Order: sequence, then C-alpha cells, then structure tokens
Amino acid sequence: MTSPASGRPLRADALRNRAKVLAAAEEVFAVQGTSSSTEEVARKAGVGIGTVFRHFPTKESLLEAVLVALLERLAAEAAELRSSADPGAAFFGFFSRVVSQAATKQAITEALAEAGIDARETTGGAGSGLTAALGVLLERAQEAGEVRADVGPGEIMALLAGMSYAAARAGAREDLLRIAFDGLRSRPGPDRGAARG
Amino acid sequence: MTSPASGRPLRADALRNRAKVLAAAEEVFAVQGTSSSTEEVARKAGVGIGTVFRHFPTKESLLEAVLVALLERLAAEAAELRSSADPGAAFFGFFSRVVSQAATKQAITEALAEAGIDARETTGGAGSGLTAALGVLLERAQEAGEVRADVGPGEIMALLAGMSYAAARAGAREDLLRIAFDGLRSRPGPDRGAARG
Amino acid sequence: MTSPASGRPLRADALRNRAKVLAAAEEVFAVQGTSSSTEEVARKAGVGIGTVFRHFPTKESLLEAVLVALLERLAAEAAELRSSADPGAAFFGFFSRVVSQAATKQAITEALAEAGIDARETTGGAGSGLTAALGVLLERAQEAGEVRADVGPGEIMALLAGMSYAAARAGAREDLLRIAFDGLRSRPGPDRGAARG
Amino acid sequence: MTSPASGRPLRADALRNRAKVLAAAEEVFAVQGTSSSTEEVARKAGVGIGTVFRHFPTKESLLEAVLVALLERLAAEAAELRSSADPGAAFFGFFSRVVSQAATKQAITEALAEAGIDARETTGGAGSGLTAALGVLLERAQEAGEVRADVGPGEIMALLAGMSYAAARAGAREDLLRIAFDGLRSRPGPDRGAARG
DNA sequence: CATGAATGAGGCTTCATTCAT
DNA sequence: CATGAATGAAGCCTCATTCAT
Repeated sequence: MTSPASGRPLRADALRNRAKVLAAAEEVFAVQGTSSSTEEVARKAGVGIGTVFRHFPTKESLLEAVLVALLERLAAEAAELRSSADPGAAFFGFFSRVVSQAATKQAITEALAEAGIDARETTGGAGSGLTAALGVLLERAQEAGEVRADVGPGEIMALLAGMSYAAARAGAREDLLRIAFDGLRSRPGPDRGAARG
Repeated sequence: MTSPASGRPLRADALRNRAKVLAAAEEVFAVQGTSSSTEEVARKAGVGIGTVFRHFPTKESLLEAVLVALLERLAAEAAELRSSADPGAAFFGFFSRVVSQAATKQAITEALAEAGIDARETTGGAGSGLTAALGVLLERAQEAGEVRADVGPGEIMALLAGMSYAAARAGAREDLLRIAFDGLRSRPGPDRGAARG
Repeated sequence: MTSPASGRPLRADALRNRAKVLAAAEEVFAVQGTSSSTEEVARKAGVGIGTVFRHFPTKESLLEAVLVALLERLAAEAAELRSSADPGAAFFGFFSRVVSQAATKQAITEALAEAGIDARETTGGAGSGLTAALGVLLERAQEAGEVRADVGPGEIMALLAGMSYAAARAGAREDLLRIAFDGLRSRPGPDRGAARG
Repeated sequence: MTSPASGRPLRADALRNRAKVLAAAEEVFAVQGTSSSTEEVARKAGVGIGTVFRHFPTKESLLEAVLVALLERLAAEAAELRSSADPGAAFFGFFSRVVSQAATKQAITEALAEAGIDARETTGGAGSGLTAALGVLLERAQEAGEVRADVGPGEIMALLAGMSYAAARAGAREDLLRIAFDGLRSRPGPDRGAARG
C-alpha cells in the first residue's frame, strides 16, 4: 500500500526518496497545515521539487498519500489490539490515543473525516481498513457490555473525527472524551427525543 | 456589532453593499471553504473587487467579519431561549440546531472553533457572547437535572465544534448527537478511567 | 496664475478649497514623494476625494499645479531682488536659498528640472517666469563682474536643478555650493578641455 | 558581486537568464524610470514573470541589483584609470563620462545618489567601491595640482549625482561641466561668503 | 458644489506544474 | 532518475478616476 500507483517496482533509492518525501510531507502538513507548499516539502525531504512530483504527480495525490499512510498506521494499531484481553480498554484506549495524536497532527483529523465520509475510490482502501479494524474492537467491546449495542463503526468513525477536530483546535481535552465515552457506554432508556432539530 | 470598524455611519447604499458582500462571503466560504478568493465573493455579491476591499481592507478581516456575524446570530438564538419553560429542550434543541446548520455551512464550525479556543481580541466579543448565552442555557438545564453537573461552557463549546465538524463532513447525523447527548445526561458512576492515553 | 484653467470664476468657498488642496498636495508631495496617493492629499486637505478631482481632473494636473505654484513663488522671490544694491549677493543668495529649500522639498527639484528642460505648454509660463527673473539677477551680477560672462539663464537653471537634487538627496551642503559658486565666478583662461568625454 | 545572493553557483542557462533579466531591468528602468513594472522587465527580457522573481525575489531587490551593477561598472572604470599618466585628465575625463552616461540612463543618477548618501548595508559595498576608486583619482589629481585641495570624495560623489541629474533632465551639457570643473580647479581666495542662505 | 462609495485595471508575489540539463 | 530553473495563472491589494447621493 505504500508503493506507487504504477505497476513497475521502484529502484531502491527511488523508494527511499519516496519515503523521505512522504515523511516530510506528513510533518510539514501536520505542523503548518495542508496549504504548505510542495517546495517546503521538498526542502524538508532534502530532495529537489522535481522528485516530489515524480513520485506524486499532483499536490493532491501527495496529500492523499499522506492521509492514506496515516490511516494505515492507525488501522495497524487497531489491528494489534484485536485480541486484547480487555475489550473495553482496547476500544476506549485506541480511541483516546487517536484523539491525542490528532491534537498535534491536524492531518489526522482530515484523514478520519475523509475516511468517514466515503469509501470512495481514493482513500477507500485505507479508510475501510481502519473502519474494519475499528469495527472489530467495537464489536468485542459491545459483546463485553462495555459499549452500547446501538452504534456501528460508521458512527464511531464520525465521532472520532469530531473529537479529533475538537482536540486539534482546543487542545487534547480529557473532559470531552469523558462525555463521549459516557455516551458510548450508556444504556439508553426510552428515547427522550434528544436530537430534535 | 455588524457595523464597520470606523466610527462614522455608512450611507444607506454603502451599508446595503456591505451587507451584500458579507452575505456573499458567508455563502462562498460556507460552500467552498474559507480559502475561496475575494474575487469570487465580489462576483457573488455583484460588486467590484474594490468594493469588497473598501469594506474589508483585508481578506482576513472579511473572514473574521463572517465568523463574527455567524457567532452573533447564534448567540442571539441562544439568548432567545434563555427563559424557555423547558430548559432541557432549550439546551439540547439549540445544540442540535447549531449542528444541523453547520452541516451546510462549514464556516460555522470554524467560527465555533475560533470562539472555543480563545476569547481573544478579534472574534473575542462575539465568541464570548455565544459562550455566555450558551452558558445560561447550560446552567438552567443543569439545574433542571437534564445535564450532568460536571461540565462547563468551555466543554460545551468544544463539543459543539467537534460535532459540527463531524456533521459538516459526514452529514448531519442524529446518531452522533444521540451519543453526545446521552453522555451529557449521564450521571457518571465511579471513574472507569475513560480517557487513558 | 492660481486660478483654474476654465474661464469661469470660482465661488469663494470653492476657491478656498482649491487652495487647501494645493497646499496639502505641496506638503504631501514634498514629504512623501510625488507617488503619494490623491486620497492622502484629500485627507490632509480635509476635503473629500471628489473635491480634489473637481479642481484637478487628473493627478498629473495636480502635480503640475504644485510645481507651477512653487515656480511662481520662486519667481516672485527672484523678482524682489531685482534691484538689490549688491547684485552678486542677490544672485548667489537667491541661488543658495532655493537649494536649501529643495533640501526638504523634493518637489522643488522636479519643478526646476521641468522648468529647465522645456518652455513647453505645461509649466511653460511659470518656468519661463522664473527663468526670466533669474536672468535679470544673473545679468546684473555679470555686469557687476561677480559672475563670469559666458553663462546664460538656461545653464543657471540646470545648475540649480542639479544642486537642488544633490541637496535633496545628500542634505544641504554648503561645500557643493562653494564649488559651484567658484566655478561661476572664475574667469576662465584658455580652454583646458574640461569636458572631454 | 553580480552573482546571486545564495551561495550555490547557478546553472549556465540560469545565469544567462539572470543576466538577461538584469540587462532588461537596467534598460527599462533607465528609459521609463524605476517605477516601471516587473512585468515590463520580464517582457523585455523575454522570460516569464516567475523567472524574474526567482532571481530577484522582490522588486526592490531587482532595483538594487541594477544599481549595484551600475556602480560596480563605474567603479571598475575608475579603477582602470588609477595609474594614468595624466591625473587631471583621468579625473575630469571619468567625471565627464559618468555624467554623459547618466544623460540616457537615469538609473545612474539614482545609483549615485544612493551611493553618495549612505554606505549602508544594501548598496553599501558597491557604493563605497566607487567612492574609493574615485577617491584615488581625486587624490592624484589634487597632488598634480589639477584639483583644489579642499574637497573630498564625498563632495565629488554628491557633485557627480547633481550633475548627472541635470544631464538626465536637461540633456548632457558640456557647459555645466565647464562651470563645475572650473569650480573644482579654482584656488579659492578669501571666503566671499558664497553660500549664505 | 462637495462627498465618498464604487469601479476595475494593474502591480507585486506565490506556487503547482513542466521540462531542459 | 534527480534536479531545479522556467512558466504563468491566480491571489491579494492599491489607487486614479467616475458617479450617485
């Protein structure tokens, strides 16, 4: 998933450059926002601007690659917790960790939002990877009675994105998570018409 | 508060144009994001580019004016509910309405985030206006036992921003609000270590 | 000479406004250079921008009016010295005074340069007025043997512009005048090929 | 000194383009004044506007480069005459040549004025280079008795700027130089109070 | 007449993208 | 493949000038 779109395999040094660019882009976009220039990325990566465009023919494609990489990493983290002994801790712990990462890397929020919205062609694979892995954690937590039964992975993704956004803007706040987690645990009584517009 | 920075009052036509520009900016920024061009705004408003800059000498000032206007409107909405007979409905209803507006106007999310982060000089007045009005709704709902006692206006603002973001990206989702609202209502038992990183 | 181009006489208040604008322009252009905006002039004059353009339909025309006014003033000064008892002191004193004024008002330099170059339609009248008045001082100084006989008013105007420029840029410098004045007094011997290129 | 600010040497073609831009700027600024647009320069140079800004990131930096180049060229000319057999001819000849160049290139006048005013950081190096080289010519001419002893390089620079200005506006005039040169040669008698204001 | 709001051409600068070296 | 120079569209902003109030 970290290989280029074209079929041909890359030479070792090319692959190294690709990785350098991706890492630089991740950092630059995280720190200075996604409107940073590609030149900035190239500089940070220590390569020429041409190299950036050789590997990622478009700024958008570079941004997407960053998001995909982030999502893949998160998906991997989630997958590791799949068989944790404490499903509740696994689920909530993962959720917390993502949000606290998002506090410093705003790209994460975007990645989550993208992934949450659509299982489109673009981030599709990666996004659904995370959704699936998160789904497993969710399901196990639900079976253990730690999370209410009437929520699905899609809602969790959206909630994750929302909390990450709040954390990115207002700072990582445990208080927000407390509310969200209580909401996720609560066994709702009869519908009290919460969301009337 | 929607009048220009300079002391003198504007001529009727100038005021009309200012309003047109502001409305256009609100729409453009809502639909296409805050990085839309000022030319776009001028076109939408049906005025020359010079007129935009006469009223808002900087793109940033225009953006700020939009955010301030949004926040003021929300604050006014909240203020109207101040003495509602049903404090719980007032609070949750307001929350819902904001989020559903944010679903189409992403500028709202930004406004909330700005307002939530800082009560700085810039959006300061308006932001704190909303925070204050919302604080009243919150307090009354808490007194009525509809909202847990251990949250303050700051958390609500952050939560509002987060939910709005999610709604703006993933669509207005009642399911998310349900979770959040249950979290807000729940009387937390012993700390179950929810937010461990 | 300070009346508008059009034939009709102005109302008293209009005339007053014209004078205010002219004075403001003189000061603004002197201090901040001729690329200052007309708005700046209007502000300084305490009138609306429309008033500036009513009296001077073009920025260029305003600038020209400023230059003309300066030249007229200088011409008047020169004229007053016409019958001075000491022709040498009159001539050199006038020269010095102009240059020292130019040190703070760069518009003077421009005015002199314009006047020196051409007796065109534009500054023509005023420029030739100064040239003529200065010519009288020069002639009398030459008759008194204080200035060499082989220079004419045109040269003096050009020299004045050059010295004014130097003074405006490098500060009023008596040393430069000393050189120039010695050059003007000297009775040249046989041509020593001074200006070989 | 005509190389770019950054340390690295430029590729051959880049250097060629830089030179083209500089030459174009010199001509454009000479003919139409330093307020000509950078687009004009780009057009004249036959390159894209982006290329101009790649080499000179600011209009001001471009202007400065032009002035520095001019001053360097003049300094080099002066340096060549350092050991001329006829110090008087060397000094006055150089002076004449500069002024006659200024007649067509008004940028020279500005360069001289800048250099004369300040030996600041900006044009500093180049400006002082010319001042120094000119100082040598002056000293030798003074030792040969061709120039009065009571003037220094600073005065010469200012005089040069003033004469250049006059030449640029009123045309190259040998008559002005004659006066200035006679002033520079004259052995002043008792102070006749030349520069009284 | 005076005012100042409206206009839009034009200036400077940035940056994604292309292409010669 | 890597490099970085070249490109030009597009963005922000200024300002001389016009015109409705």
